Amino acid sequence: MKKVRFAPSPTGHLHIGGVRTALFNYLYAKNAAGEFILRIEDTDVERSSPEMAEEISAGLSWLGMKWDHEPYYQSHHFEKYREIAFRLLREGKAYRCFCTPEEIEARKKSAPAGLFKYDRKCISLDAAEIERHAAKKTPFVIRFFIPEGVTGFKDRVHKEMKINNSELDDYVLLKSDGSPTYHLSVVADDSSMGISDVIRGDDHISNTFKQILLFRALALKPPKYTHLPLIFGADKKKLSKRHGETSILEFKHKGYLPEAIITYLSQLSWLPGENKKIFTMADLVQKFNLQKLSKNSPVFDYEKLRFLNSLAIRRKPPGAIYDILSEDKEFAAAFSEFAVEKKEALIELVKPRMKTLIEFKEKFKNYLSKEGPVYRREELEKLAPGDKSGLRKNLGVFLDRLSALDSFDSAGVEEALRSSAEEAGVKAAALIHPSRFALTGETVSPSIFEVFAFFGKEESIKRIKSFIAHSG
RNA sequence: GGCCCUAUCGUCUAGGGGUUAGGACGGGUGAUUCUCAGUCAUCAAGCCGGGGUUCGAAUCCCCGUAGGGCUACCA
Repeated sequence: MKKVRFAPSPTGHLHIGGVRTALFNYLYAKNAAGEFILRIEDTDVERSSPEMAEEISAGLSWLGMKWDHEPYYQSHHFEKYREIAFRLLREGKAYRCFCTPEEIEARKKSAPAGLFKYDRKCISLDAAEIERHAAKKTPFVIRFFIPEGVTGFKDRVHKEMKINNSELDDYVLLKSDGSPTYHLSVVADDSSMGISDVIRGDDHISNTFKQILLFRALALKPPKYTHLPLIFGADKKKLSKRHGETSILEFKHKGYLPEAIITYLSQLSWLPGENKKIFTMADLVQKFNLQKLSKNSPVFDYEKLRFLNSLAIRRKPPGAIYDILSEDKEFAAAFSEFAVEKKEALIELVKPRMKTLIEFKEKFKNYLSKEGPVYRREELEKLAPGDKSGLRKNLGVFLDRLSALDSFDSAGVEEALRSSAEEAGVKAAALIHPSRFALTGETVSPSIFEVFAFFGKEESIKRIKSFIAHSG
């Protein structure tokens, strides 16, 4: 059975790049009817926080990635890692190192720039010396002994990879505080959990060699590796904060829908086959495979995400959108006096032109406030420069016809407006645009006749009167 | 610096020896219309450079160049 893990470190927000890694793991596992494990890599006691672990779970759930079993916390298994480190020590595949970080730093400085490798100063300490350190309780780390030779592995996207072991450092397995380093815990767990495939970012390629060597020293079989190209920002640098929002929760708060995000992310280094389309998680699971991964780093394109988000919004029922908007308590409270049907009608009316969910909130402010919209003077001047008396007169004619209307639907209003324009001797546009502004406070809107129908007779007339009063 | 990875329109990508190098986002133009969005039509835009191999290279090989990653008692 295929078994994969998403293994974030809870030291920061769940990053969009991490989400893409999680997604590919999830799709691969589920496509093969396998398991997707959430493993929290909290071996760095200093920097890990339970809140971040919580946020990671929340983010994955929000996007619809359900992990199998309980999340696995590495911090609960320190004893296992220690045992492995000491076993390696006994077998002569690792050694105690008493060098302090400061000493190493100093030696690094005196070495030619960038050329320092751990110099194996502690590799051949004799028993007496170790005894002396033990008596003094000198802190020590356990370093892995890198043997000579060449290490290689077959990567699903990069094919054959290999490196000369002389490039590698005798890296630390167990820190002086007794906690494991990343390499130790990752190898121990990938093995004991029975992980069949490791799918992670490109930045782990060089780590892979170190880990393969550890698997070998432990006489364990490494998993299959797939290294995904890193996502870049517009400047072709690793995607980070300064490129815009990167934490998954920020995307949520900015009004992006999960289906837009997973569709977009699935297209970074892989393509579901069709463009211009929203894919559900089930669609992606069904289509996904690791064979067609691209090797180059994609640039994160916020514009494309917005486009996909608009598609996702358009296909979502108004009730579902309303439910999401209402998760914002402040928003829900602000419009609680309006009937749900009214609010859903508004969502239906404006949703074809929404790119994110927060834009709905703007519309609510203008369309559903009791006081009516705020008429911005400079917008009004653009609409009808100079003297407004003619405008007021024409709107007056229109108002009379509206008041007399029996069926206040979009066809009826249109008929009333066009005949009013004729009567006043102006083009229909001379009434349409001011009406739009009067009703919504905006110069763009859905079809004005539908907007009238949405407001209904009473509110429409009220808003036009209010506008006339404000236009003086 | 060392090691490693990558290279098709601005962006995501298809194409893997013979193609008018295809699609999508974004951009331009036109149509629809009451504005905007949408929709439809249409246009511009690309094989990093140089050497090979070959009848023929975007495609295979080499060398440059550019970008990126790693180089922790972080993961």
